[in-house]
Amino acid sequence: MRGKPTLRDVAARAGCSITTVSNILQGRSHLYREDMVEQVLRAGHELGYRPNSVARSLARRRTATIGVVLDPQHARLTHNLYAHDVLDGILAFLEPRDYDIRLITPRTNDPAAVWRRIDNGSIDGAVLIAPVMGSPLLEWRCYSRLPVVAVGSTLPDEYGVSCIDIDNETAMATLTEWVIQQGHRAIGFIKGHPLHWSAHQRERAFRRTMALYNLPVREEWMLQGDYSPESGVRAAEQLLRQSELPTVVLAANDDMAMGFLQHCRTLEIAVPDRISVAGFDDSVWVQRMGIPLTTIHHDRYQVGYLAAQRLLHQIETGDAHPQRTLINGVLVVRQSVAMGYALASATTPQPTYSTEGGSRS
Amino acid sequence: MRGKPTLRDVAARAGCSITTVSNILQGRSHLYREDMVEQVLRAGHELGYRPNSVARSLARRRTATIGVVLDPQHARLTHNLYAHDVLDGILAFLEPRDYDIRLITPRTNDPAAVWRRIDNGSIDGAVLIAPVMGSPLLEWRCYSRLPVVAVGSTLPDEYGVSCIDIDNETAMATLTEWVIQQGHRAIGFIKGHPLHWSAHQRERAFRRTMALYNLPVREEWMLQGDYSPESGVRAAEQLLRQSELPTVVLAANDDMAMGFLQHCRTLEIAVPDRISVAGFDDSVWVQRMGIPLTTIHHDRYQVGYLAAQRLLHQIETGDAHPQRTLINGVLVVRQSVAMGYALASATTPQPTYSTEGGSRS
DNA sequence: GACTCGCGTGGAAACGCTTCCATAACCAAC
DNA sequence: GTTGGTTATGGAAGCGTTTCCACGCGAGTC
Repeated sequence: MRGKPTLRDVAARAGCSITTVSNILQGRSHLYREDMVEQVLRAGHELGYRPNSVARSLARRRTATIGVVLDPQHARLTHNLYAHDVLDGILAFLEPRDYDIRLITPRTNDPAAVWRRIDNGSIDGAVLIAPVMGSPLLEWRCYSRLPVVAVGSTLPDEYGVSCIDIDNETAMATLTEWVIQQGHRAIGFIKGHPLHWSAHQRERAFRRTMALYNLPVREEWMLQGDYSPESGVRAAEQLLRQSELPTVVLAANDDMAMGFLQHCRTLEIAVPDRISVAGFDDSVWVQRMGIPLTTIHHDRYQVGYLAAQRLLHQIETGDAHPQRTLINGVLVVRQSVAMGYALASATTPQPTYSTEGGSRS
Repeated sequence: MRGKPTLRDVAARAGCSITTVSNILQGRSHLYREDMVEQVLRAGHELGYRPNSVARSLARRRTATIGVVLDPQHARLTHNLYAHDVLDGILAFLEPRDYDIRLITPRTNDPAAVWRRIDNGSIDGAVLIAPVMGSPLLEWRCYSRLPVVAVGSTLPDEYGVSCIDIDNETAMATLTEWVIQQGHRAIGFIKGHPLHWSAHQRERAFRRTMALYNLPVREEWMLQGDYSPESGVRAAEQLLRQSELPTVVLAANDDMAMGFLQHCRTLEIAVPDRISVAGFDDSVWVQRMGIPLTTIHHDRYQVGYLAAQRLLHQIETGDAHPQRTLINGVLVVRQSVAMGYALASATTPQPTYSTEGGSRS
C-alpha cells in the first residue's frame, strides 16, 4: 500500500470485502455482526483511512459541493462586502449539512465558456451573486440544467431563476414616504448602476411614491450614478451647483450617499442642516465608520442562508420551479435627514402607510 | 443518451473510440487525421459535450483545485478583509492556470476532523489563512501530506510549513525607529492578540528597537489588546487615565489604533496635538475612511499571489521544502503622529536606517 | 519477400468508490 | 426434506475519464 489508503487496504486489513467496509463506514453497520463492525472500524482507524471524495462523488453522482459564482462584472472579491455577508450566510447553512463551497469567478463574457467552468460536474448547484443585465450567467438555460439561485438581483420572471433579495421597491417606497412625512417636498435622487435591476427598481419605487403624494420629480435632480462612491461625488458636484436645490437627496445606495456626503464636507455644506441625505443598504462601511446616515437595512446574512436553503431544496427534490423570495428592508433612522422639516406645509393626506419597518438602530 | 453527454456519446456520434475523443479533446489532435479531428470536434460541439471534471480528477489523480482554509478561530468570513485581499491575489494567479478554489471553513478544533475535511482528495493543496497558535490547522503533518502554504502568519520553522507574510519585525522596527526620529521618547504600545505570532513579532521588534535607542519600555504603557477595535478603546481607557502619558502610542494593528482614536475623540483629546497614534496594516477601513493614520502598508494581494504561486510549485514539483517569504512593509506617513516633536531633545545617535519605505499615500 | 518503422486507432485497465443483487448459511415451519 | 425467510457477506457492474499498450496497415529498406 503506497499513497493514501483506500477501501481495498482497509478491507484487506479487516479481512472482509470492500462492500462491507463501505457499508460500515457509511453507517450501515446494523447489517453486520458486531465483531465485524469493530474490526472494520479499527482497521480504518489504524490506517488513517479517509474516503476519497472525488471517487465518492463520481459513484454517487453528487458532489456535495455548491458553487458560488461572482458576476464577471465584479469578479474582484475585494471590498465586495455584499458577497461576504451572503457567503457567510451560505456557509452557515451548508456547514452542518456537510456541503462545501467552490468559488467560481469567471473572467470572460462568453457564456459558453462561463458555463463550462460552472457546470462541469463539479458542483450540484450554484448561487449567482448579483448577476447584472446581460451577464453571461443569465444565459443559463441554454447551457445547463443545474439548479441555480440568484441573490442580490431580483430578476424578471422570464429568466426562470429563483432569486432571494431585498424587496427593493417596498423598501425604497418606505424610505421615500418617510422622508416625505418628515416634511420634505423637494427631493433629489441619485440613481444606481443602470445594469443593475435594483437600480431601476429603486428608482421606480421612488418615482411611484412621489406620484402617490402628488410631488413633482424634477429631472435635473435625478442624477445618474453607478453605485460607486465616486459617482456620488460627481452627483454632488452636479447637483450642488444648481441654483435651486432639493431639501433632501436619496441615493440609491450608501456608497453614493457617502460620496455625496464627502463632497458636502468639501464644500462645507452642513448635513442635514442645509441639505439632507439618505442612503440604501446600510453598508458595513457606514456602520463601521459610525456615519449617521439614514438608510435601509437588510439582513444579507439571511439572504445567503435562504439562498443555500432554497438551492439545497432544489437539488434534493429536483424542484426547478423558480421562486422569488423578497426580504424586508428596515428603515434605519440616523441623523442625516432633517426631521420635522417645514412641518407646517406637511399637510398632504396621509396615505396607507405600513408601520412595519419602523426606525431602529 | 439521457442526462449529460459523455465521452461515449461523442464517440458514438463521431464513429470512433472514446480514446480518440479523449485525446483530441485534450489537444492531442496531431495524432489523428484531420477529418477525424474535425468529426470529433463537431460531434462534441453538437452534443454540447463538457468533460466531467470529477471523473477527470479521479483518473488524473489531480483535481486542479486548491483549498483556501480559514482558521476555525475566525471562521466567519465577514469583514475579514485580510482574507479578501489575499483571496483576490490567489484568484489572480490561479485563474489563468485553470485552477479552482474550494473554500473550507472548519468549525471544530479537532484536528482529525478538520483534516478529514481538508485532505480528502478534493484538493491538490491548501492555503491556510492566518493560522493562530494551537490551531488544528497546524497539526498538519500527523494527518496529511498535502502541499500547504500559510499566509498571514509567520510560523516558526518547526511547523515545516511554507509561509508568506509581511516582515512584521522589520516593519515594526522601521515604524518605531521613524517615530523615535520624529523626536518621540515616551512611547506606548498596544499589543495584538496573544495567539497570533504577528502580535509577538511586532511587540518584540518594538522592544528591540527601543533598546537599540536606549529608550525605556514602560510596562504600564504596554497595553494588552486583541487586534479588535474594542480592545483599542479599552487600551485607551486604561492608558489615558494614567497621570503620566506617552507622547505616542503604537498599536499593533490599525483596528486597535482606530479604537484608540475613537476613545480620544470621545475624551476630546486632540490627535496628534496631545497624543500621537500609529497603526499597522494600513487596513482598508482606514484607507476608505480617509483617517489620517500613520501606519505600515503591505501588499496583501501580492501575498495571495505569491502563496498561490508557491503552492502550485509545490504541487507540481513535489518540492516539500518549507520556505519563508517575507514581504516588505512600507511606512505610510499620515497625520496621526506629531512630527519633529521636541526636536531639541532628539539628539540620539543616528542608527543605520533603511531609507526604503519612505512615505507615500 | 521478410523486415522494420511510423502512423492512426482502439481495447482495456485503471482511478476509488457506491450499490444492486446474488449467495451462503442458518433456522423455523410444514 | 423441501420450502421460505432471515441474516451476514461478497461479487461485480457501474460512475466518466485517462493512459498504456497493442494492433493493423502501408511504405521504405535491405
